[in-house]
Amino acid sequence: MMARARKGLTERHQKIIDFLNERIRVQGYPPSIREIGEAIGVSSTSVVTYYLKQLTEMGLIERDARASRALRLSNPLGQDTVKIPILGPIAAGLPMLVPEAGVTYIGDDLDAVDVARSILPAREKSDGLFALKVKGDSMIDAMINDGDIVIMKPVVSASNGEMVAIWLPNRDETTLKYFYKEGQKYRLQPANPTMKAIMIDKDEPLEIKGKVIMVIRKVSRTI
Amino acid sequence: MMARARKGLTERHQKIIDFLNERIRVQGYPPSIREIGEAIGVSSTSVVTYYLKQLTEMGLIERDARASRALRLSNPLGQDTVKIPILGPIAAGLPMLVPEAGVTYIGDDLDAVDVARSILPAREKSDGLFALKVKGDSMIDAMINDGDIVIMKPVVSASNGEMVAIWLPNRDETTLKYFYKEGQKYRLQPANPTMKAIMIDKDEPLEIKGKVIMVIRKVSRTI
DNA sequence: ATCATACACGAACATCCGTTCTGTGTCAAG
DNA sequence: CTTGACACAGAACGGATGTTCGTGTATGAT
Repeated sequence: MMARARKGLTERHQKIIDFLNERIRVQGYPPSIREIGEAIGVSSTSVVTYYLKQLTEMGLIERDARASRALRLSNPLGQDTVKIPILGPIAAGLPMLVPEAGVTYIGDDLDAVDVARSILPAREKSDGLFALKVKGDSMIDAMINDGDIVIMKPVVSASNGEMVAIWLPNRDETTLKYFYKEGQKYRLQPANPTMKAIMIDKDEPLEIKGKVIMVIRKVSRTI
Repeated sequence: MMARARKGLTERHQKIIDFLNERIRVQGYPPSIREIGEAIGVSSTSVVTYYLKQLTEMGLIERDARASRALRLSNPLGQDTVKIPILGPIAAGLPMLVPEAGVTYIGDDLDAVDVARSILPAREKSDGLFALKVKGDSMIDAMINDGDIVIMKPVVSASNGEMVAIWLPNRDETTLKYFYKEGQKYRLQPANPTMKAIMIDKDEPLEIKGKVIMVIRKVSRTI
């Protein structure tokens, strides 16, 4: 049984997906069954239906029955953007910084930034990302300016060298620093080489809230 | 004659546009004529055709004759992004920095960044914008880091307080600074307050290449 | 050899869908 | 009042489109 294992996408499948992406991008609407057939070198509409059914079952496309061109890609390429909620200004100590898991913040008119998926680090899951608007110059040591938007990924631990938002309960302070674990201490390294690192003892409480994956600055006649 | 002046969009027109945006967004493909009719409260397909023709003439939508759902919005809402070409690294002195007017650089596979239109400064024309990838730390005085992408608008003059890319032929140097005209001198003010301004005499040559409208930094374990 | 499965063709339908034509009512200008 | 542009309805037509069914051909498993 199972003459052909789930080899994922055959060449035909890939050609269909590519064609759909192309047509939707340049024409703004999906092609018809017959147009697909022509594009992939198949003369019968039933063969196209056959493959579309498979692609639907694989979850790559979605179809609405019995309507023409009623099909969409589950993961369209190109122009797509991700809406990242701005959870609040970073300054007063990151109140309620970590979003509850599973909750969608893409609600209605909360502040949010649209970011083209293509400028996010490769295949960043983009779920759960959140953004903070930097208030004040307190982050200037991290090359981050007043008004900048930092895009963060919620994490609770970090690898050496990542820039993370760190909550220091003892100092009642949140700061963006490069994070290094060094023996019995944590070294929190500012990005600006002229400033010196903060050393934190391992038994001092320290909570990592997220890591910075991107900074966006709109320049509008500051200073 | 002309009982009704070009009042632009009537309520019907707006409802159609809104409906198209909605449907394309949630369904991934445009509605049929009859679906549009139902949505805007019109029972005859000819009336919908009637309005679609007007919208086409206004340039708001585009249609392909004689195919079902073959219609697209000229200016789709939401997901749209602007492709901004990266003209090259800023470091060696901005060679050929200013793009020739009218030339489209959105060619094929030049480096480019996609930017959601919604995060560009309000209704920035987005034509002619270009981007530079910062090489080295030479711009650190402008809070701009190695690897950052600065998005610029080509201008040849600047108002006080704008951050501009300035070419100083006498020094064979390009720099990003806040620009101020002060009497017989130009003051080029670094963003970092700890660094002092450069004063340029008015008779010293100075060429403004563009002004910074945005900075994008992908953070990926630097330092 | 036999059988199930995957892949492919083509034709037949029944709709879906866009176009077009006719007709009706309104309203303002002449 | 007449005229004509405008807004709308309704129906008819033909082409476009998705679905289904019957058929055929490899190929691997039994």
